Amino acid sequence: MEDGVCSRIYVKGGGGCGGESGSGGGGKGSGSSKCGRWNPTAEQVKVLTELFRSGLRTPSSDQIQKISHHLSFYGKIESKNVFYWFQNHKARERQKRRKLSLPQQHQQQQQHFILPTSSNHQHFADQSMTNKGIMELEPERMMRTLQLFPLNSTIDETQGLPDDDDHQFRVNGMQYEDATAFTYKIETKMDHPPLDLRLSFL
Amino acid sequence: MEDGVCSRIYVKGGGGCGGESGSGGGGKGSGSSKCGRWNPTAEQVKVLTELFRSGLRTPSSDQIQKISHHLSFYGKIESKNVFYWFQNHKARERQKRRKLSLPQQHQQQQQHFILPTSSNHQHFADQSMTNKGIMELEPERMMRTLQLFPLNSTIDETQGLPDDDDHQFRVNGMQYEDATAFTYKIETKMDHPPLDLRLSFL
DNA sequence: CCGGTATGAATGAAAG
DNA sequence: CTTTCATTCATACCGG
Repeated sequence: MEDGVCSRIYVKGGGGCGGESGSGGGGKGSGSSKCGRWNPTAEQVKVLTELFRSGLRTPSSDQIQKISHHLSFYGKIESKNVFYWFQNHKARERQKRRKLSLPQQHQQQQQHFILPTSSNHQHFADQSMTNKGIMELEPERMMRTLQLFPLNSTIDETQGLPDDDDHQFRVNGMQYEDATAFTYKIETKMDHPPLDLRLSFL
Repeated sequence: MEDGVCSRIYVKGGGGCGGESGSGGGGKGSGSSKCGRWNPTAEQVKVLTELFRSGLRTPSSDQIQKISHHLSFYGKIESKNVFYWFQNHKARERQKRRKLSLPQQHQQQQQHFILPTSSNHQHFADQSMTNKGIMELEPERMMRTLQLFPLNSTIDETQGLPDDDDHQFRVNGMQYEDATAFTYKIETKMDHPPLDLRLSFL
């Protein structure tokens, strides 16, 4: 909902969908003249998939921009499409994996939700805790302190931080500003993966 | 993909998910309003949006409680829902309105050396043409149908008043237990006055 | 046209 | 506050 994009009844913007840049006739999406939602072309999907396979899971804004720009060659695309694509792809991948990995039975949860019975968590003395306190307790038990917390998150950017599954990779540290002259890093026909094609624009 | 398995992992403490969010036809979602997560009704969203538009960004605990209580009239809702709503709305509004920076970590472009000689070719960062961040400007294509409206109020938000920015305002320590008795207008520091609906319960 | 399925988009919830 | 995770909603699309 929010500013508009709400639940059901809302007409898709008929206006300004940019022309569907033909781009190579990739089977799938190209034909969709409708402009309600992005429909990736085969090439776009290919590149995105390749990037994903390479380990990229959550591209940074900067990467998104580059990817988006690069993919725009194949057809209309926006940054948010790239963003959503990765989000969805990662999520579904995980989701699928989770379902397949526990076909046993419903892995009953063991959430860390504070239940009303054993409530003894009145430890909201710290300001950094204020927000949390609101929900863990009953709606009536909200503390009265909340205002500001100088908690300025660390702006450090430890790029090489060991994320769980986020293999932030760097393509040889290459950094091409202009993607029009992408290099064809021809794969020497490796066995397993189709390998990357020209995604060295990152 | 897989069917909509309701593999909820979280268990709400307390009364479970008894409360129906319906409340006068609100039933927003396409019916699949399970109890897993709060599904705001149109009225609730409307009020929240209105509050947001009025300048409220980070409601205090007290405010959250009041808002929550007030909105409970339209359907099941908890304090944390209000809290999260504001947080998400604020964050997404910014991410949308802000030129870049979207999901993912920081923009590591804290300091960029611009070589005086080499022209800084191609700069996506400058969306002068499209004035949109990574997430373009909202698709905002909502048809304002009278599919429903609160029966006891004249919610009318037709003015396309531009969102004010970080106008953090604070309600002076006033706290009324019951808002039905008094009608206190939230004092925002904006001058556009006419948009007081019944959110005077703050 | 109508079903199911794949997936883009949105957003609630939460972690950091 | 920022960024990620999970779930859901809405479509495009395919086979019948």
